[in-house]
Amino acid sequence: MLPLLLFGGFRTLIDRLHAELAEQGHPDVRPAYGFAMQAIGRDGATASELGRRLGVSKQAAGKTVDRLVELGYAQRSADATDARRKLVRLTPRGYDSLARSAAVFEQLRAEWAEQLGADAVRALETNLRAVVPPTAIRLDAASWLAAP
Amino acid sequence: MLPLLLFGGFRTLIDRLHAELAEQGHPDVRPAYGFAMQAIGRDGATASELGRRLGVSKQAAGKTVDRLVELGYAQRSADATDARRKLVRLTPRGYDSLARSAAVFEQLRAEWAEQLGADAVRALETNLRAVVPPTAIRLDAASWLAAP
DNA sequence: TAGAATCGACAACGTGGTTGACCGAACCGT
DNA sequence: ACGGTTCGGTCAACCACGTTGTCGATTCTA
Repeated sequence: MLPLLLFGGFRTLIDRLHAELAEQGHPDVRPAYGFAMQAIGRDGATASELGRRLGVSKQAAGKTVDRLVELGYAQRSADATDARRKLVRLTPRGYDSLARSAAVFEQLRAEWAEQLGADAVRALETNLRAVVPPTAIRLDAASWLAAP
Repeated sequence: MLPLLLFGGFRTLIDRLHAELAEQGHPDVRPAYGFAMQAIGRDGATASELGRRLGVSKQAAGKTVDRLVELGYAQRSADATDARRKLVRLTPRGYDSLARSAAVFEQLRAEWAEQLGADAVRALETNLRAVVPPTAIRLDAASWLAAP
């Protein structure tokens, strides 16, 4: 039961996030894209670096970047000092979805705090932090379940 | 951060479960198979019913049953009173993996209780139960993330 | 400067899903 | 009793997100 509750909590938050995002002009952001954009961040990253951050292969990261570029959330640009590298950076649209995601998460957390009490939410976080190894707090959610 | 913590908790439990199962003679049980076997349960189920329980199509459920049969965790048997139906039932090996899973989860929960206090774990459960809609507590974890 | 490491891309594949189509069996209203 | 609808299982084609292996081009380094 406990694992299902944890997953249910995660799922609830992510579902509500994407419902909100869809209403706010980002209907085609999927969880995997959100994680990837989070990992690209303000400074951008190469596909290889992105793969390392997400815990997936550079090829998989490259494919995700392809999708982000198709959807207009990211763009590739050549690196002036290294002809091999192509820096991936978020477009304004990408930044927008990231900012909205942060706002929605903040609001969802506030809702939980209202319902359970601020202390309870804080306790939830500190307890989970205590029991979850930091290596398990990663952004490769999508890949992990289907892993061979 | 909260969603990542929740997912991290889920992930930690599932990872440790499968590590234990692998050591106890079930190296090829994957999360999706475990969910499916849980849904089949003591009484068995048809592929269609299994699909409804897991929230996936009957075709997908059928494929999962194929795998379970290949691996020796389930078997199909004709229904005497309905020539369309093929009842899927767990083999002794399937029951064994289910029983071991329950034991491991129980032990993991005890570990958390030892580390956080029994009250904290209970609070975690009741708080999550309060904030997670029952419809989100389902066994279709694997499908949901990659959903179109 | 030669050899090793890194980057991005291509190809083939695996896994867990989806739709659509189909057939045979069961159910049900007339 | 029978004809239409529903239901169960299977086949086929496809998609999303991963994997390994390979490769050419570039950069790093001993």
